[in-house]
Amino acid sequence: MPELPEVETIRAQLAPRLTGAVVVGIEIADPLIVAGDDPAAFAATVCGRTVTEIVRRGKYLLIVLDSGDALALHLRMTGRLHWRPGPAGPGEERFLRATITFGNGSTVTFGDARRFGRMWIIPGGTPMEPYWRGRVGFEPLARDFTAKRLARLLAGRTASIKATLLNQAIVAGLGNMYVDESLFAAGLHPRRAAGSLSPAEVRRLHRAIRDRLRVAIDAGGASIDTYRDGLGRPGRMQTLLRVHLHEGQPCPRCGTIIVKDVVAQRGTYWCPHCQPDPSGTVPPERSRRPRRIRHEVAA
DNA sequence: ATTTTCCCCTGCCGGC
DNA sequence: TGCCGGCAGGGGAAAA
Repeated sequence: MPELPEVETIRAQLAPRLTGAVVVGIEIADPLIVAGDDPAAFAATVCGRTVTEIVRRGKYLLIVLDSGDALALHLRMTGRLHWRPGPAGPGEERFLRATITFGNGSTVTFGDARRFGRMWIIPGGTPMEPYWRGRVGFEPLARDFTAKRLARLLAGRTASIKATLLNQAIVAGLGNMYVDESLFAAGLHPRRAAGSLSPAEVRRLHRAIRDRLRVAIDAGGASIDTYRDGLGRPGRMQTLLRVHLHEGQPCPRCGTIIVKDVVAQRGTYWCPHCQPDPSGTVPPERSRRPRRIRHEVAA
């Protein structure tokens, strides 16, 4: 799943290839992928504009245009962006949702098996701080994300540290995989209450988050499932994961068998020895919610 | 205000 | 071999 390092990898690859390029066409193969109810207006807004820069915010990518508008997109679970020097051949993108064509003949395809990904327009002049507020919090790799800042963000919270770090409004860009990896690197049990961390533990977590994200960016992201980078290639971070998806395998630090359980509604992996379960832990979730039966009434 | 639950989607996998 | 239930999970709305 694309998280901050994966989106950043794509951004860094697209930026030099698209900056200065003119959008000459956009083909929406699946209208669901365009947020809102007017894919044609979306396409019209983008066509003819020149790309001025590409910005990442959390897991969002913004292709900024010379009109001031930005083409915003989110890959969610299975979305992919693939730049090619020419058109994508038939069948090259298995779950093609949209194709953007540029003046130099290069293309970017938006593929998405699960159809959770979205594109939309952020109008020029939109004040971005209010736009993100309440939805996308601190950039974990930015200068203003200090250990002290993280401590303030966690203080008083009763939810698990796993749920808290998954909350994009608090820290932006962490997903299930990098939360697991960061908590392991910090030696923190995922069910610890976020507000129960000592100052030393917060400092360890702060360092762990930044370290794991930087390593993952250097590795070009993790291709554990469908992720490919902006050039269609897999990343290398999947070989550097220490606990995520490692259920039943020995901990790389102590050899204890890695366990998996559900925390914050997510499959969560940790080392029971390196990430001890002291008091201050939120109770384990009860059994899975029963599947709701939906009754359809004939129209 | 914070925290939890539900829903959206569909490819894939394990079980029978 | 083929069918089928269940799982995966980011984010946003709704509920608690």
